[in-house]
Amino acid sequence: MSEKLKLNNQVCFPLYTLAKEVINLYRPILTELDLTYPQYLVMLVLWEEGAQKVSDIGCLLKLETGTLTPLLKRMEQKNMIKRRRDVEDERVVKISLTDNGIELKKKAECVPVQIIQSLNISPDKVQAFKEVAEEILNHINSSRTTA
Amino acid sequence: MSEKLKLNNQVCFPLYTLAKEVINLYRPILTELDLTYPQYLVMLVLWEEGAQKVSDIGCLLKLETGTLTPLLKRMEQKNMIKRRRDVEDERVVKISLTDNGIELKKKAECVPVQIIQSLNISPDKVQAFKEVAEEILNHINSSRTTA
DNA sequence: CTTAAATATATTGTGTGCGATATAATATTA
DNA sequence: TAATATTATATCGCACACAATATATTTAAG
Repeated sequence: MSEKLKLNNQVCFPLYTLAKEVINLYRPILTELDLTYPQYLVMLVLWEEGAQKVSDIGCLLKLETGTLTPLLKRMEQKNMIKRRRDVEDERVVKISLTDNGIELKKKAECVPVQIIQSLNISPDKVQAFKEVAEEILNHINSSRTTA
Repeated sequence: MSEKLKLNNQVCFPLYTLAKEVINLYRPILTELDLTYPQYLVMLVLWEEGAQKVSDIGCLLKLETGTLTPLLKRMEQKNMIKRRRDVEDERVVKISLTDNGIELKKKAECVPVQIIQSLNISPDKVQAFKEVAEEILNHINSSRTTA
C-alpha cells in the first residue's frame, strides 16, 4: 500500500490528536473556574488587553463570528463578561469584564503551572515545539494572504 | 500583569490554532472526496488495516463512541462504509469499506503531497515537530494510565 | 442456571468551529 | 444626498468532541 496514506506517516494526525488531548488536560482544571478552553482564551485576551471588540477577539484567537457570538453569550450568561453596543459605531459590540470576570483572574494564575507540569516535558523542547508551530502558522497565514 | 497568563506565552494556544488551521488546509482538498478530516482518518484506518470494530477505530484515532457512531452513520449514508453487527458477538459493530470506499483510495493518494506542499516547511522540521508531538502524547497517555 | 459484572455500542446534551447567509449601521460615490 | 458598497455582528445548518447515561450482549460467580 502507498506509504503516504499510512496513519503512522501522517504529520497532521499527531498534531490533531495532541491538540485534543491537551484540551482534555485543561478540562478538569478549567471546569473549576467554570470555563471551557476557548472561553479561557477569551479571558486571557480581556485580562491582558482590557475591553475588546468582538472582531478583535476573533482576530487574536483566529475564531469566526459564528463561533464567537454564541460563546460570548454563554460567558455573558455566566456573568463573566458584558456585551455592549458601541455608541460611536452601532455595528460594534464591545466585550468587557465584569467584576466577577476580573476576580476570576486570581483563580486562573495557577492554571499555566499545572498544565506545564502535566505536559511533563523539558522547557527547551516545549519552546522549540512552540516555535515550529508558530513558524508553520506564519507560513499558512502568509500564503493565504498571498494567494 | 502575571507573565504566565499572557496569550503570547501560552504554549498550547499555537498548538490549538495550528491544529484548526491545518484542518482548514485539508478542508477544500477533502471536500473533493466528500470527506471531512476525521472521516478521512477513518478511511486511512480502513484502507490500511481493513475491516475494524468501532472500538478499534476509536482506539487508533482517540475518538469516543459518542463522536464515532454518528460520524460512521454519515459515512454509511454516503455509501463509503458498511456497518454490520458481528454474528459472533452481537455487541460488536464491524466497519468495512464498500466498493466506493475502496475506490476512493485512488483519489486520496494525492492528498498527503498537497498538504505537505502547502505546509511549506522543511522535511526535517516537520519530522522533528511530529516527534515532539508524539513524545508529549506518550507522556500524557502514560501518566493517564499511571494515575 | 440465574444473577451480577463487564463490555460494546448508542443516545443525549452541551459546547465548539466554520461556511453561508442575513441584517443593520456606516462609509463611499455618483 | 440618494443609491451603493463595505463593515460588524448575528443566525443557521452541519459536523465534530466529549461527558454522562442507557441499552443490549456476553462473561463470570455462585
